[in-house]
Amino acid sequence: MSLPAVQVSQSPESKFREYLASRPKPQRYTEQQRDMVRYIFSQHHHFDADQLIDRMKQAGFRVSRATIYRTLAKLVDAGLLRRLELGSKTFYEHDYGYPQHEHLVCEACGNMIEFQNSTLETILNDVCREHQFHRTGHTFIVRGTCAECNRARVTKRRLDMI
Amino acid sequence: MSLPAVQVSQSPESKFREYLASRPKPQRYTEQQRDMVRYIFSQHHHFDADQLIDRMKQAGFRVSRATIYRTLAKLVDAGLLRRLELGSKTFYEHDYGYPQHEHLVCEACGNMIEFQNSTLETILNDVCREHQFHRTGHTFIVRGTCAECNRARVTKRRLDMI
DNA sequence: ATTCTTGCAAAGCCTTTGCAACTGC
DNA sequence: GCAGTTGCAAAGGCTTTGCAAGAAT
Repeated sequence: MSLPAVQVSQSPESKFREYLASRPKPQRYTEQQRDMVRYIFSQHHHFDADQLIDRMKQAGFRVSRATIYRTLAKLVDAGLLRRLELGSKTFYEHDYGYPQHEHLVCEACGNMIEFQNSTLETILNDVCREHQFHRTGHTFIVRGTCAECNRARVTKRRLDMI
Repeated sequence: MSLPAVQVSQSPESKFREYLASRPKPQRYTEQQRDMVRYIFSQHHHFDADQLIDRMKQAGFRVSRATIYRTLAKLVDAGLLRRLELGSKTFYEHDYGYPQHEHLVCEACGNMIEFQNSTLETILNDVCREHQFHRTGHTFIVRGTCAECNRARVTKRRLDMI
């Protein structure tokens, strides 16, 4: 993990069960959902639906594409996962047990660097107060090239000059 | 316009022609492209591909869907338009002749409020320096409900209580 | 004349959905 | 047993693309 975890009182699994039980029409906790929650929270990665499907299949789980999509939506709604829109792609990351943060996304290698910034909160508050805007969420993504890819580029440029 | 325009030396049209001419393989300036540039810069709206197609057809222009998509990509590349990813939808807005800004997006009425904040630039610089990240762009979108929709909600809540 | 652009329709990509079989509770 | 869930395959949005006809330089 790139950032320190946040102390939480329940496991993601029990938090999800609580969510399901508290719905207007109580929802069921199935084998597929359990496998998904456990698998997703057994590692700390950004992932998209397709990657999750592939990796879970490789890991020997039996979950259909439709169920992956349906359950991801529930996990987001339950506050376990956060949706991350990157260009035209949708990624997911842990929300429960993980602090608020933003992303630097390297366009060369695809790596996502997480960062926290306390001033951002101040800006958000100021701007929203000024516009009497009631905020419920935000997206802050910085695109560019990471340190490693930058080095690679500079090296390549030097080589090109020879 | 919600923000003051930036002084620019050329018209969007000539800036675009310059871009086309400067390509490795010079590209052509067509009637459809001219109509699109003129139409888009004759008003200051956020729009998506579909809206543009509909509105241009209504305005009596003849441009195919494929050409709209192909030309929008060129306009973004030329620095005339900025792409705005909102959830799963892609919007476009003026870039050339318009200052850097961020958005508050009302999830109730869909309205986009533009704002500027100088501290944001500082944060970006600090964070990128710290991570030796070379930034090329960013997305900052705040979701919530605007002042007007907030009032409507409060009113509705009051009425519900009667 | 050459080469790029257009328009059409087909294909792609990702995501959602209808429906019968299935399974938590 | 009832109501919600699954898996499949089909359908949906939105965007891209192959290709023949057309237009810019």
